[in-house]
Parts: sequence; structure tokens; C-alpha cells
Amino acid sequence: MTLKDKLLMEALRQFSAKGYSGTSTSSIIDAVGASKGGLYNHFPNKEQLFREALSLARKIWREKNLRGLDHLPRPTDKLIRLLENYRDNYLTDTLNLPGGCVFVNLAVELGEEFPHLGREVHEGFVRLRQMIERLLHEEKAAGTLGMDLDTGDAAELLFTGILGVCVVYSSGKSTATLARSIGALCRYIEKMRL
Amino acid sequence: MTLKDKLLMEALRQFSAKGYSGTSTSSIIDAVGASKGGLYNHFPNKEQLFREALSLARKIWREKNLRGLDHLPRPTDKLIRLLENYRDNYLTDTLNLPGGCVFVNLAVELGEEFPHLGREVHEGFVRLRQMIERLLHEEKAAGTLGMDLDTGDAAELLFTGILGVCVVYSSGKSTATLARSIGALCRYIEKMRL
DNA sequence: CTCAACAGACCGACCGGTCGCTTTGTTTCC
DNA sequence: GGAAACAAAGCGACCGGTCGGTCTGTTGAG
Repeated sequence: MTLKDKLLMEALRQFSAKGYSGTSTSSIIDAVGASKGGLYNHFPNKEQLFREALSLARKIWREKNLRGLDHLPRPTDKLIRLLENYRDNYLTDTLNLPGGCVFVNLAVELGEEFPHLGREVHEGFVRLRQMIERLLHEEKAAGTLGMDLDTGDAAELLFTGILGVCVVYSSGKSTATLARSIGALCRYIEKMRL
Repeated sequence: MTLKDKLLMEALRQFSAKGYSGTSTSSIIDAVGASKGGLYNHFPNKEQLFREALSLARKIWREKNLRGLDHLPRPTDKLIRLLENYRDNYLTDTLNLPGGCVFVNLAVELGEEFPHLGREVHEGFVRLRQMIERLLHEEKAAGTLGMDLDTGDAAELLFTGILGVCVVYSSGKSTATLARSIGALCRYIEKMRL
């Protein structure tokens, strides 16, 4: 693995756990046994290192959370799989994301210090919500979801629920609590099906 | 208002928006027109200033979110009122909490840098969840909630939903989205009632 | 006069970032 | 094939500036 990759992974680890301001370039360098010059050969400044670490985080998010969704024909099965992925592959990926979901953890700090990055993360949230609502809408159109269900409200519950789960897990790091929360969300989905 | 109070309020404002590491004592001092001596006359160090700002935040949380709950006899009405308070009095209190819910925003950063403070915040989360489940349990015991409802699962949905709402609002600061999310949670409560 | 409250100069440590140097790997020429 | 020439990667001392925190001096109320 190249130094750049090692620096990016370590940066993501530390940023996700300690925030942007709380992470110094020196501590990233020390952790991978590199030097200032080595880091600044690959990144013009700390902010760019952070941007690329966020890109890596987006890639990891997709790889972990969307895994196995395309095999499943039923939209609500995709949703349940997404939740299980959050529980089994994403949030508990202590190698890459020891601090939990970096987008949830840094949403605020970013919005204040780098408004543009904050907006990007916010748009990611919006897309997740839209994806959930689209899946619910698909299944409703297929007629297996109960005609009285408000897919917007249900999407809202699932979406905010997922983000809340990320907060609780980041705060307490309890896999038992994580499993209980994800389980409650999954059962909510199962109950809305006919 | 005394200098100490002004410093505490300003500290809470900045900590909630920029995090602990991202906020310097100097910027707090500048914002209230004070001096280093003035601040360190009242607080032995930055960490203690932060601890007392968190205590202030807990007081504000109770004042804003529990307002008017005791008049309401029906437990689920209390829950709906709590959600409305989050929407109308707490999250949108731009004077004290321009960054949104400080507990949600700092849950991660704290756990890593001040494990003890992180645990305190986490315990606050657990208490909120317990309060929600207790209210649901009360109403279920009163027989107006449907015997097949799993109060643990419902509490989980509402609890993680509230935290998720805090994240989204902190990230986007959209009152329209906030109203929609809170509305979805309220309708979820109303639907579970007989 | 006294003493707590406050102001602000000051301190060492650490921050993000630069720069000159060494090492390493690749290309080129014979 | 092998050595010279070059470019890129990596290193670490160093820079100005800011951090949290200290200390001395001033001030104003009782």
C-alpha cells in the first residue's frame, strides 16, 4: 500500500473519531510513521487531505451499505438489507471507521467551518432519504404495502432513525444497543408489509 | 448579567457549533468583550468552562423540552408535546444553541477526548430513551394503546428518530425539513393510539 | 485601605505549512 | 548490461502564528 493510501486511511480514522479541528497532521503522520514532507508531497494542505478522506469515506459507505441490495427484488428487502449492512458491515467496521459514521459525526463541525463541505454532506443525507422513499414508493406501487401508508412519513422515520442509530452507536459503542435499534427499524418495515 | 454567565452562554454557543477543539478561549473572550484574566478568574481551565457550559445546556434542555408536559394527563400527549418542544423551543433556539443540540453534535468528539464527559452524555441519551419507553408503557397499561404494540420497539423508533432529527437540522438548518420530520414522528405516535 | 474582579502582556507548546536535503527508482545513452 | 542523469518520494529542521494558561498591574466597590 502506498504512503498516500496509508495517510488517507489513517486520516479518515482520526477525523471520524476526533473531528477536523481535533486531529492534527502530526498525529496522522506519527500514526503511519511518515513525515511532514511525505504528507505534503501528496496533499497541498490539511483541508485537501480531509476532502479526499471524505471521498474515501463515501466509497466505503457505498461498498459496505449497498452490498447485496441488487440481488433482492423486493424493495423493502433492500431496505432491511441496508439496515443490516449498517449494523454488520458499516458502523462496526472498526478498521476504517473506529469513530462510527464520519458524516453524522462531522455534520455540524463541517457546516460551520467549511460550509461547502457541510452542504455536500447534507446532500448525501437528502439522497439517502430519497432512496428510502423511492424504495417504499416502488413497493407501494407494486401493491404489497398497504394503500393507507404514507411513504413520506415512513421514509422520514427510517431515515432519521438510521442517523439516530449512528449517533447512539458513536456515543456508546454498544453492539447490543445497535442490534436492538436496527432490529426495531427492521420490524417497523416488516409490519408495514401486507 | 454577570461576566461568568455571559462567558458560559457564549461558550455554549460556540462549543455547540464548532466543537470543543474547534473553539478557542480567545474567540469566546473576544465575542463577549472580556479578557483572559476575566475568564480564568471564573474557570480554572478550558475543560471546566466546557463542563459548566454542558451543565447549562442540560438545564436549557429541560426548560425547553419538558415545558408543559406535566399539564397533560395522557402519556402520548406528553410525547407529542416533547417533539413539538424540540421543534419550536429547543432546536430553533438560535440564541443559546445556534449549532443545534450540543449533546448530539459533540457526542463523538467527547467520547474520544474526555471519556468521562462522553459517558455522561451517553447516559443522558439512555435516560431519554427510558423516559419515552416509560411513557409508552404507562399508556399501554391504561389500555389506550393496542395490546400488540411493542413499547420497546416504538420507544427505539422515537428515540433514534429524535436524535436523527437533531443531526439533520444541525446539518441543514432547514425549519421546513425539521417540521416535516417532527410531524412524521407525531403521526407515528397518533397512529399507535386506539 | 482592602480585596476581589478584571485587563492584557507574556510564556512554552503545538499548530499547519515550507524548504533544502537525502534516498530511491526510472530513464537514457554507450 | 551498466553507469550516468534525472525525477519523484520522503525526510525533518524550521517558520510564523495561535493555542491554553500564567502573572503582574489596575481599578472600583465596600
